[in-house]
Amino acid sequence: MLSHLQQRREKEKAARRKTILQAALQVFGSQGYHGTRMDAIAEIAQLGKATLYYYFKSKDELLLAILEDGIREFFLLLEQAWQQVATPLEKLEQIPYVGARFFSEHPDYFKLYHYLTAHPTLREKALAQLHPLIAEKIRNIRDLFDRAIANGTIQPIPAEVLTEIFGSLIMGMGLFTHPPVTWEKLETRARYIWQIFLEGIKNKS
Amino acid sequence: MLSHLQQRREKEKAARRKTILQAALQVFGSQGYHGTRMDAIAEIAQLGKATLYYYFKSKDELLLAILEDGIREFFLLLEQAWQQVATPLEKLEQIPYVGARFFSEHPDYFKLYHYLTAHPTLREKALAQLHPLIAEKIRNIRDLFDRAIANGTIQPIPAEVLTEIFGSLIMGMGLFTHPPVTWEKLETRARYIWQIFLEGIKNKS
Amino acid sequence: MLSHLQQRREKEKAARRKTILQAALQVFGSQGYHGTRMDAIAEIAQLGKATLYYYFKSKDELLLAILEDGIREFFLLLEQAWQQVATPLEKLEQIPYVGARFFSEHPDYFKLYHYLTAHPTLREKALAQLHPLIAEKIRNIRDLFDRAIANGTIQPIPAEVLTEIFGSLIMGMGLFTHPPVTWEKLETRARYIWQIFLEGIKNKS
Amino acid sequence: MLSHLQQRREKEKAARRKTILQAALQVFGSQGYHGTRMDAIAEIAQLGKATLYYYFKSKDELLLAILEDGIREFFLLLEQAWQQVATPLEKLEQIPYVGARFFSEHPDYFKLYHYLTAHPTLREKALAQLHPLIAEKIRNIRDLFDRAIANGTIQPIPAEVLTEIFGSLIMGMGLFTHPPVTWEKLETRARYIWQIFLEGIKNKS
DNA sequence: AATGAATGAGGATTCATTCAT
DNA sequence: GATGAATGAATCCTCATTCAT
Repeated sequence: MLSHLQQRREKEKAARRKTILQAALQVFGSQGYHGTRMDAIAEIAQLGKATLYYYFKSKDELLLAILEDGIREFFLLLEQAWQQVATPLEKLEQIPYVGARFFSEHPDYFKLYHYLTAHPTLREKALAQLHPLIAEKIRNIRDLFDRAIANGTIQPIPAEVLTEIFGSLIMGMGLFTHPPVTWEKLETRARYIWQIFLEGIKNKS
Repeated sequence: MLSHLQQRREKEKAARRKTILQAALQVFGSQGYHGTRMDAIAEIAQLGKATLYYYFKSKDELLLAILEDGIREFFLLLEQAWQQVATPLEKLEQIPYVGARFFSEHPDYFKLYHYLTAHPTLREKALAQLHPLIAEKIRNIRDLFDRAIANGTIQPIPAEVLTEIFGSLIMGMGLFTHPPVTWEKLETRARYIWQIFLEGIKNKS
Repeated sequence: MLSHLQQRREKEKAARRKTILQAALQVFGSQGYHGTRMDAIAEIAQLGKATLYYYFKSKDELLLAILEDGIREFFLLLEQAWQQVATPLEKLEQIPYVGARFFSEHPDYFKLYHYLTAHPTLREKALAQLHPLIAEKIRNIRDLFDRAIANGTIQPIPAEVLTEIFGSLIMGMGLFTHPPVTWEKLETRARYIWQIFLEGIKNKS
Repeated sequence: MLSHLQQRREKEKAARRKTILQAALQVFGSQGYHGTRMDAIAEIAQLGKATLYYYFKSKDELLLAILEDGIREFFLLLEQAWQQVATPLEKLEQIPYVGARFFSEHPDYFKLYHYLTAHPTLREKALAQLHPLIAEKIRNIRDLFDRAIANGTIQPIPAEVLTEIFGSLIMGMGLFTHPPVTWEKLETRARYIWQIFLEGIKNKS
């Protein structure tokens, strides 16, 4: 059992950790990973630079922690949305909307994700650590496609391919949306994505 | 009029330039922009480091030159494909195929492009220089959508949106294709992309 | 007069101090002074890092305390050995043996001593603090040489020089002994040192 | 065959290398390895800090290069001295004198050597690189003892032990000489060392 | 035209030490 | 008396870029 002191400490530590993560996301997002200096993060977090290292082993680790948090939050939102609906297609439909919402709230996460994609060394590291987290979620989505194929609502296109194509539509919101990026624009985009994609894959027979 | 000597010199210079670009693409592709040191490029090109600066003003310029080359080649391939077909939809159909072919031949170009997207500072510079090159092409594609809408073959979805969505499907080939990336896989992907997208947007009335 | 409680506390405090000194010696010995982090000492001592600072003002002080302890112990052993014998030469003879024994038991002390010798900044500090402790002992040894010269048993070589030369023979056990360093080897070394040194300085007339 | 340009460059490079080594030795000697900042060396050498890294891979490498140079020079002096004399004992006799001369000219080398002795991590690295250089020389010296034993001029004490003891007498000049260290004092010390050591080991039968 | 050599500007990381509890 | 948390100061090393030849 933890003493009151210990409890308070844990809470404060978690809060401080969050502070750092937010400051870091802000700078990473606007300056890119390599353009970000630890000094800048420390300053925004109003902490000593060494404190960052007390909470995170390195700049890399900090980035990874941010990404992990983001991924967790995205899928948490998705799970919540999924609880309101039942069929595979309805669940798939949630994805672009949750994506739009997440992106409008945390545009930096997308940038960071793409940054990784293009930075092989970081990417290796990140994938090794984040993959376990992502892999299962992706598998779940692929299963939704499989079930929709099985119950005849969509055409028998390999679920793997559908997942990849759908994924690029979602992530594309972060890459190919002409600025300024507003919630309205994103919501419209989500609607069109689903409309086109659904029409494109559904079974007409 | 140039003398023979001058002609030879020009040719050699162009060849050397190409050598450097190839070496740079190789390293940029495997290490990312920031992971690439000019030393590494010079070594692969078998040239002195200072020589790189004789041909390119800076590391940025080198990257930009590579991207510009890639973009030119991509749209050259596209123009050639377009000469074989007539209708807007047929022309749009070429895009995923040309994309697949280009990506299978130069996978690194996509990564570099994404790198840019995620790196704010570079992005500014790149857009300023590459945008004139790309903007017109993008406009051409948007026009194809507009014409297809006008002649009633596809639904009246804003061409802007269609272009962005189509773009993310094409670029997604480079991002969300499960390795190993083979030509077969890419061709299949292109076919599915077009099948789904076309079915999703075409006018059924 | 101290109460029982106070007595116990003092004892515990002394024990804790000893724990820290031992942990520190262990790390200093294997990693060198600069290779040693206070964290490492705290971990081995199973104490919080800040606790070290409750007992010792600084890393330097800790090192100095260790050295002081070592020096005290060495000369304590030497005094004990000296109580068994009477003449100056017999007393000098004890030195290599006590040295061998001390080194076989605490090999790290020698290394630390040399470390100091070679590190100008620390050296200043250490000499200022340790010199009073050592100087008298060294003087005693030099006096032994003087007395041996006076009573005609050894040649009239300046005692200062003899002390320095003898000193390097003793300290050399810690520096120039081919590993593995065993007690047997050290004892043999001590015997040879004395044999050669004595034969080299004794008066033959 | 090298062009004039290449020859000049090589010469200049060697000179610059020497400049750096001298500057480094000066600072290492007065501040100790850990007390030395690369900045300080660069400043004394009147070169940019990065230039040091153009010539030496790291601070460690620089230290090692210095030690290697010192060792080479010491043994070069010794070889020269050995060419003037013939018997093993005469050759051994040269060692303290060469040592005294070397130490009076380059007192810092000794300090650095002792520094290493006490810094396990550096030491490992240094020994791995320097040992090949030293080992043969030490073996030569041990052989001199063996030959002197074989021809009956000194007592049959194991050459290994003699080498170690003699070594500590030599290195002790650098450690246990009361400042100020003058050439006179060192020469006297060398004479006494040889006198005592020779008298202590020579065969009287 | 080509390049070996030189470097300034910069940035991540470490660690002894302090302080509030 | 004990310590978890916080940090300032320090320093090695990297790398794009320049310049003399």
